[in-house]
Amino acid sequence: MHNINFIRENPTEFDNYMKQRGEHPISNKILELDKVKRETQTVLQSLLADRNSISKNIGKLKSENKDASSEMNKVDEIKNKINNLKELETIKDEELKTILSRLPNIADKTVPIGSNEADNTKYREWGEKPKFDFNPKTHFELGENLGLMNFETASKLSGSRFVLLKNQLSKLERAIANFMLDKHTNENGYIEYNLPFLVKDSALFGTGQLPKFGEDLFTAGEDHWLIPTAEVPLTNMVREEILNQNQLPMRVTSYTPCFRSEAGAAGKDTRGMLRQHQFTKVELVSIVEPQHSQDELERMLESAESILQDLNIHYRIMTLCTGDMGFSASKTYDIEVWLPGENTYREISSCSNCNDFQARRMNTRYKLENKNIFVHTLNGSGLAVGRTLIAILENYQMKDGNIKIPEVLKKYFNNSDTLI
RNA sequence: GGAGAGAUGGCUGAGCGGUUGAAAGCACCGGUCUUGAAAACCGGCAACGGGGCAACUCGUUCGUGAGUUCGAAUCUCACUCUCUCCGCCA
Repeated sequence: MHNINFIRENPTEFDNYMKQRGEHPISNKILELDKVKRETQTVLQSLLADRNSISKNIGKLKSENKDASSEMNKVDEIKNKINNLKELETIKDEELKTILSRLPNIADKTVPIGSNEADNTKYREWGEKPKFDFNPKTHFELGENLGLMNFETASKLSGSRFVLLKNQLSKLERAIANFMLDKHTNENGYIEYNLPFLVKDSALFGTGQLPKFGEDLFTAGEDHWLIPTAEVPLTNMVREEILNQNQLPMRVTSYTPCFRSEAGAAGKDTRGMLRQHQFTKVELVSIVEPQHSQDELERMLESAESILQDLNIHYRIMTLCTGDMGFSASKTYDIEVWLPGENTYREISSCSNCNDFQARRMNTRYKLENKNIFVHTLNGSGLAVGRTLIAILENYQMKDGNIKIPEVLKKYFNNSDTLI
């Protein structure tokens, strides 16, 4: 949510920022609504002040046993006006909120300007592509050949975009999640949470999925939605809170399933388990003081990277351009992992600084010298577990179709060298 | 699912129709004292919004939404949530 004061003072600049994010100029409309609302409010408030003072007077007259009927008539006259103005103010205020709640965050100055993923820029890369003396297979060829990855049965249960992992692959998924959580809690300074997977509208509004992107989500009953990411419950833990400075920075993590309708992705990545309606992810969230959020983004990125480095898998980091960033982000790094079977890089993590955008929606502040200041929020995958499993299969595959166990995961596999 | 109790500021907790934006305590901030710290003492301290260059001033807010009233934290209704007991259950 945007600071209306910023728009009042910098309407042209604001429109330019919105244009970078693919929005039409809107500051005129916003300022017009804002103006009418404030003018209405001013008149309304002076009438309310009149009413209050007359009422107070009535109380005084009555306590002195004097006649108050002429004062009471006065208030009666004002009443109608008050009701009309209040109605008008509510309408204008709601229109304003509707517009503001659907506008994306302003991009940080260091973000490249562009319209789609072709304009993203490479930030850095790590490791090297592995060399094979055979044609590396895709993860789904490997998984299906091993008889441990099954799309048909999953489809029988739940339809398309679901997968079923069996035996050693199911165990691998569990090992990856444990490894990530152990790393983030023991070495990277995050506190682990076990969270609800169903949330209310207000939580999704806070992180920015609602009201605009409801079609990307699954609903559960009348009042709940399935979380598309643990970012939602993790970040909204501090919704409507005024934190103490000594509670910051707050670094939290959770391993949860994520549910996405993939409404706009029909026909995209239909083979394999790259894009599923349900997947698991270890999420990282930081709540920090404003002046620290840029450093925190780098720190979070490094925490996510540390997983792939320990797994010794090649990746590159892209800085997303203004047109490719998510709604709430002011700056986003994507970690793209190398997948030899697909001969391409694929996103495995997305780390974003949302600065005060979500904090304004959630009304989350912290106390600094008797002032209340909006916190900054950050979120990042650390990492997507399913895609990490894919990356391990494709990067650690052997000619016979078996999979080597990465060194750091061996302890979860009785020190076995290979999956089978 | 049945029965009851409750929701007030960052926290605890008084208030149950008219200087109550709200006692008191804790926390926090400033000061005195101290070599320093603690303790003690003194002072300050809700949020959000409107108007004003400013001093300041006005409005809204006591779970949420409606209603009664000249006037609501206080009365009425609906909803949400929390707690206790019983039943059921992983």
